[in-house]
Amino acid sequence: MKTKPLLKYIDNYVSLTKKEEDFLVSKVIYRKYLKGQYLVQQGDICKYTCFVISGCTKTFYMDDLGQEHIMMFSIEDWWTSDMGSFINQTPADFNIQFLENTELIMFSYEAMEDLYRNIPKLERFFRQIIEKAFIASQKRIVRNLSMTAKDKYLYFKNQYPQIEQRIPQYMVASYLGITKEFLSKIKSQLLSEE
Amino acid sequence: MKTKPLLKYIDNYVSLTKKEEDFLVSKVIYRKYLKGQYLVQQGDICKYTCFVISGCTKTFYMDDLGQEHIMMFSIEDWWTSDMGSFINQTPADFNIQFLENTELIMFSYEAMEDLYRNIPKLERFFRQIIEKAFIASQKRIVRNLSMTAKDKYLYFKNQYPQIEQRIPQYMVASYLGITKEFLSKIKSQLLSEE
DNA sequence: TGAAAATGTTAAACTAAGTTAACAAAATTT
DNA sequence: AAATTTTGTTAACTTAGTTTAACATTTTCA
Repeated sequence: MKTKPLLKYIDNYVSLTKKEEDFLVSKVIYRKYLKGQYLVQQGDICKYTCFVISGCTKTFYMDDLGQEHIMMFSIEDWWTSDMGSFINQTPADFNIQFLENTELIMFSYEAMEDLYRNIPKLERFFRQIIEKAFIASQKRIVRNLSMTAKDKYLYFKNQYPQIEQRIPQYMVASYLGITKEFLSKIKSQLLSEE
Repeated sequence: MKTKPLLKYIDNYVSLTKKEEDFLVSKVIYRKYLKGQYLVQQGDICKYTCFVISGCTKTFYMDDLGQEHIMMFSIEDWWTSDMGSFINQTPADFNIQFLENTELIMFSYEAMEDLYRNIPKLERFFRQIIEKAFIASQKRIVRNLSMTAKDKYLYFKNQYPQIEQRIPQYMVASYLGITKEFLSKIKSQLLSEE
């Protein structure tokens, strides 16, 4: 089981003893998924919070008209879950689908409770992770409110160059909240500007 | 010092002993602000995370063109802070301004550290609070991506009727990411639909 | 109470972004 | 390698939302 990347990641926030690390490792699940598979589908209960070891996922909402609205992508060293569904064990709002063959470390709800009970440091760790996620989420809201489509695209391109390389352009458009045609127009505009 | 609403609020998540409650109370600041004053201005370091006892605040970003983009309102029993600034002690992205005379309970960065150190249960409490805030933030992103202006307004009206009553309409428009004129148009459309 | 300031409405002209559809290029499958 | 599917581009047309500006209403405060 490849747990090194996770333990290394955690070590940036709190330091666990060997014993604690072993306990943690005993509680998590390591699993590979294939491109196209789903971790959660909207309406299901999200059973796991996951740390991505390798690969890529998209988290999206599908509206009544069948349109996909992409919330986020996750790659190596990122977390993914439908937090609302996982925490409250209620039906998920979002789908999480693998865009590449992906290796994950998965925390079930029970494992999470067990870990909090036995390793209080992890309470601190996850608080800090979620604080960061919340801050990023708030900043995204403000970007969506205050930036033009072009500026949002430039921000995305600049902030996540690794991601832009790996996913089709229509998914970037969906993430930015614009149509694929309009993104295509923006990109050709940007090219002709130079 | 009016700390009852806070203690009652916390009690929904974790139960503190009398001693712990007293310690908590000894670490926080109770303060009143007047309508129009600021808790933080963008560019400053956000010194406090606050629990609103009474009153109302708006959190907004002001862009280079001088336009306000409202992120959130807070009323009784809500939390307010520029989380990014508070956690990292870096310049704030947002302004927090009082829309009414407001009573707050304020947690400084040092108080927060002290509280986490002495009352580990609070680590759990704040993790849970932030999880909720994060979930709400994600849902807001998806609404902004997938709903029309009209539907966003109806959702807001329905979800926060207490808030809509208390604030001017142009602030609702800013929160929804549309112009005040367009909101006015939407409202008159809705009236004529019945 | 009356004047000033703040907030809300309406409408015309405008612009950013969406829709549709036809074609082009790239990636996958057979 | 050909065929099919997936992804990307371009362009004409439409629509949602903005801008500006003039006027109406409400609130604040001297």
